[in-house]
Amino acid sequence: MFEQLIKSIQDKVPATEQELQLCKHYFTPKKIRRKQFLLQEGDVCNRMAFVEKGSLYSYSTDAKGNQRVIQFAFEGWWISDLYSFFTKEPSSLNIEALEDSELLLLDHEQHEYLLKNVPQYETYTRMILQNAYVALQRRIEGTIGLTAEEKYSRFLNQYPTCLNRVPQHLIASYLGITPETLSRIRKQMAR
Amino acid sequence: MFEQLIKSIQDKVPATEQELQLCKHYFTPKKIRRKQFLLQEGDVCNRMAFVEKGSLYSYSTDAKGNQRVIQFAFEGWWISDLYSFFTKEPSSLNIEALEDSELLLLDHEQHEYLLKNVPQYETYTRMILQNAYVALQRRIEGTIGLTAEEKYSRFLNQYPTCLNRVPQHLIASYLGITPETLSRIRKQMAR
DNA sequence: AAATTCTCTTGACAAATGTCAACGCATCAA
DNA sequence: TTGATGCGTTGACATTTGTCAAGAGAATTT
Repeated sequence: MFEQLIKSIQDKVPATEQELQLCKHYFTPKKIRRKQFLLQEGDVCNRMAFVEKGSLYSYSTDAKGNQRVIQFAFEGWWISDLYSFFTKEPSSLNIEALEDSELLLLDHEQHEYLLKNVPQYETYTRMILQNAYVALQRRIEGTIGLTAEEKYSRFLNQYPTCLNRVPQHLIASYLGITPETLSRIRKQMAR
Repeated sequence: MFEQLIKSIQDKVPATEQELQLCKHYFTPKKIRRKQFLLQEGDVCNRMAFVEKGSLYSYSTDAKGNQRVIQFAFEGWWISDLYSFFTKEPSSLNIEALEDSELLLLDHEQHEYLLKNVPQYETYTRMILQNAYVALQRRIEGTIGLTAEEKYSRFLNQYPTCLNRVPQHLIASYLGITPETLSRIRKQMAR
């Protein structure tokens, strides 16, 4: 149940067995089924989720009722609405399971406790944030001023495994194009 | 010379006078003139810059030679290429001064030193990263699936002071639209 | 198994945005 | 002062992408 998390931590900081046990103790395992929500728009996001197994995605809904996919999360990734988590203001995001999934949850108090009592945890958190920040910046570079086809190519390069696990219309939304356009691009690229 | 930095730190963590002095000691002040580069594509980014006064922006250059503006930075903001800074790989970004500016620089060693020896500094860094991450996520929400006019309106709301200090074509690039389109949108919005 | 959703595709057309070229008006340097 | 350069605007037109509507097949539910 904790393999992915342990791997993620050891990958980034040297942690003692004791520290790992402490972490294990403070995370709450949770199973969630496909199409269930981890977070719904309007609620305060009071936890971060680490994905042990399965996949989820987050999205917001715009004025016209369109979904805008913000993030996908697979095994070994974190997902949350950090804005709401840190400010405790209601979230504008939904987080929904794409597949039946196993999560490790950490609420605000547990997070604060680990920050205070496990020095390696703050470092781990900082490194996760660094990586997440860099990934977002790359995403922006891969969104701005590119054609739909270029965006899709870059996406394929960066997340080749996504294709099999994520419905195409969600990828389209993630890229900021319509499902029809994506369908046509794929047809065109097939040559 | 350190007002903005002190303000930024005190805003986020309780710091003693001694800790502040230590920070001051490890930052390197630097003046940079309009149009000078803090970082050039191909070089490794070995420092983070805090803006005490003035403004800068970062951009990458795409295959067709177009600038893509990644970030603006004004007084009280940080700017760097964190990807290059952390991995020590050559950067794909340029960072250039928009106005004559005063910066406080921190290289990799100085950063590591402060992380190790000033506990509050790691917390400060984490909070800066959190905020930067949230800001990037909002930017993505404000980029995907919006019309050019909506993007510009959101930009104006979020950074109203930018207008006077940043050339219009850089704002266009930041929004991922052409200068001509931005010009037309402004004309249309003027009514 | 039948019915109901989902998901993806396709076509015809509309709307948004980009491209290219020209021009005016500042600013700056010689 | 005189060029030269950078920035913003405008027009005509091309291209890309979105919208709407229909349908086919797969997956899910009853």
